[in-house]
Amino acid sequence: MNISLLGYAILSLLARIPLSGYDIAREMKKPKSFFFGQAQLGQIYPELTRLEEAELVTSTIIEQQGRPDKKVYTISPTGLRALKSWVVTATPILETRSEFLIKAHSLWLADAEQAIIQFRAHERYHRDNLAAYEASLAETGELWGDSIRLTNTPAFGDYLTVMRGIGYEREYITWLQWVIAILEERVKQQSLENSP
Amino acid sequence: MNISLLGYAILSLLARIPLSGYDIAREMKKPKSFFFGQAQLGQIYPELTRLEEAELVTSTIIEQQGRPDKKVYTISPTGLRALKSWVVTATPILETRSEFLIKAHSLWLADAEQAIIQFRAHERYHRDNLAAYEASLAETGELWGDSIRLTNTPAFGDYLTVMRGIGYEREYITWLQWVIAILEERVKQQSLENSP
DNA sequence: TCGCTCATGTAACATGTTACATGATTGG
DNA sequence: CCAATCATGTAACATGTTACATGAGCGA
Repeated sequence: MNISLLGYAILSLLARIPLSGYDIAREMKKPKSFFFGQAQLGQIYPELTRLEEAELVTSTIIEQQGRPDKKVYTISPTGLRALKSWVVTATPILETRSEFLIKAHSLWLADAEQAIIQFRAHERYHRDNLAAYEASLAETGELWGDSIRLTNTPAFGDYLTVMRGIGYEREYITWLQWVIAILEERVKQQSLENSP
Repeated sequence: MNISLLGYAILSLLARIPLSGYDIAREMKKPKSFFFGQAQLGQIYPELTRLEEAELVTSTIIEQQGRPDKKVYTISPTGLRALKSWVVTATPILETRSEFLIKAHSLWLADAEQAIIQFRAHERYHRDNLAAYEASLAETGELWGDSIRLTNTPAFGDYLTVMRGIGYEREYITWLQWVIAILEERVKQQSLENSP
């Protein structure tokens, strides 16, 4: 039985706390969970069924007042063992297709002013992301202080990935601003050419 | 007729120079083309057929000596128009699933020494990437100098994306080293606990 | 009352990967 | 001689997205 990446992603959440399919989707939608790539419910439910068939998770129906029943999944000892060994295996590197960078690569074909609009929109988005990650870091900082570096709790995992998110977004924003500056140069140059 | 992201990726290469399906795959495998995500030939050939049916590209069979014939595709005026308008459209943001970061997120479950091995391997890989991008930048620097900022040639697109690659890899390496330092702290702490 | 959140699930569709089929040339 | 590169294509399979089906409760 081979477990898909989504399967491991789900196991890694269930290793922290039992969750329903709906909970898992909500968890993956949080800004600080950027690296999960928000999976759709249409993929999560069948995957949970497969994980249960493989006896990596177990489920219990929980009745709720005023809300539909939920099926809460718990990781099994086998599931936890599988996850633990996977965590320290080699990671195949597969570069993913980036729509925005494919566009940047074709920016020699574009009007500079139109391109600036798209870059500014992108910058706004990444600034929002950065703010969310920084808020998340501040939260764990208050709770844990420096002791986070030595604890064996889920918060340590969050600390590592949130720091990666912050570094990533800062660097991305720097690059976006650098491109915008070049595009602005081009707009100036264009207006000089058109009115000599 | 709606064009897939791979379709646009192919058009963006053909806007620079005519290529065969095999050429396109080779082009996408180059380090500096990291953002294309290396598509497999099994996906490229059918996609080229679709692009040709939609009259966005045309093909010619080229006979070669000592090598199999190749089918070279050229972008059509319609294809170029489609590409140009796509380049300045809004980009939907979809965070992709990152296997390595999902592992980092579960690092609280792992043995620090085993984790260090994986992080070092990852660091090596990203160092190699960085070196390749830097070489690519040096090349365009020699050919173009500062004039690259104002040209409307494909080299401008390369300049933008390679700079992004360099920034990305540097930041990634910084983060990997930061994590390794924390993990080394943990190994020290562990040995203290085991021999008091 | 309309739309949103909660909650699970299936089906259709789009995209991406791996394997198979074919075959010549070149380099170790 | 064996493996790799060049070259195109199909088929099977895995993964991911969107739409559909169902239905209660809550707030504007």
